Amino acid sequence: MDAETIQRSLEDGGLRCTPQRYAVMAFLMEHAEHPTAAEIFEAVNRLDPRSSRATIYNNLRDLVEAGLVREVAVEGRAARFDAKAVRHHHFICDRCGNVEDMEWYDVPKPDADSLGKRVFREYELIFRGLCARCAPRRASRHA
Amino acid sequence: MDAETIQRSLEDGGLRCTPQRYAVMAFLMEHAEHPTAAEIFEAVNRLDPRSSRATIYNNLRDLVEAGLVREVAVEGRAARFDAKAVRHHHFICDRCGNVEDMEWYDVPKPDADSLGKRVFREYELIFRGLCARCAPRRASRHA
DNA sequence: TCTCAAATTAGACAGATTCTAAGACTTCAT
DNA sequence: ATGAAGTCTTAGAATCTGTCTAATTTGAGA
Repeated sequence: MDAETIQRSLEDGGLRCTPQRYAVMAFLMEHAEHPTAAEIFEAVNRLDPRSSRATIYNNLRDLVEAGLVREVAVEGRAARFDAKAVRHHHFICDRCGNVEDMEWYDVPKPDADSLGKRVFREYELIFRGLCARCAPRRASRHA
Repeated sequence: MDAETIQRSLEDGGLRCTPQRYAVMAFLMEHAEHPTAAEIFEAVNRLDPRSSRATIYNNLRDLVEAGLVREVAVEGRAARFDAKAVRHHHFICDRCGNVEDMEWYDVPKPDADSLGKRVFREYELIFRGLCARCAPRRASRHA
């Protein structure tokens, strides 16, 4: 991933390109496996230890607000983050909580009637089940 | 909501009908506004204070496992719970985090190809935007 | 009634995230 | 350059959500 692209996308989002912010964005663009804040903190500081935990969280919040990063809440687990540019759905594993990307396809949006006074921004489709790693041992669930 | 219905649904789910469990289930069936665990704890004990916090969490976990209650994770906020029997989608407010029900409609499921070795269990559609209460003041965001 | 598993409890604990207060860095007008 | 103002970062404390522990109570069935 080319540095200028990252810098430009930050600036397009109205964010200054600081080394710490750059590191978070670059890491997310290079790692599609939906890391948690803790994983990002560890990985970013392993390369060059100069981001505090608060800064990771601050920058993730800024990136989400700027629309450059998506946050995925998972029941009972830490949030996961995702900078993939192309639109996609998500598959969440019931057992391990991992989040995987699924190919995008449009579905009908709710009509104005059912929205009422709400302002619609976007939708996403979440699939649940067992990921490829967990599926084979699902029998052990009933052990 | 009739007491026998609640009792029966608990027993159908393989759960003993204790006063504490009953109280959680009854509260959820009577309150469709997707309360958090903390809200349930407070409300249930306001009526009749005999449930500890751990019991609320234990019972919510049991009810979710029995399929009687749905848990909705919301980014950066406490999980919300929902005992509505009829299938529905959710609308989550970007600003206040409230969860509202949206009428159900089927959408195409992912095909076997894109699932690969994953085991599909269910899907849900999540709409995001601003709820009726937050929509009018969205301008203040840029203040 | 007796027994045993299931359920409950208070409070300690843990993990995730936010807050605070201080300092460092940028920007920009002088 | 210089200084003011705002933005960013920091370490650690604090908060919030949720889980665990160990002891006790409850309840269904023998």
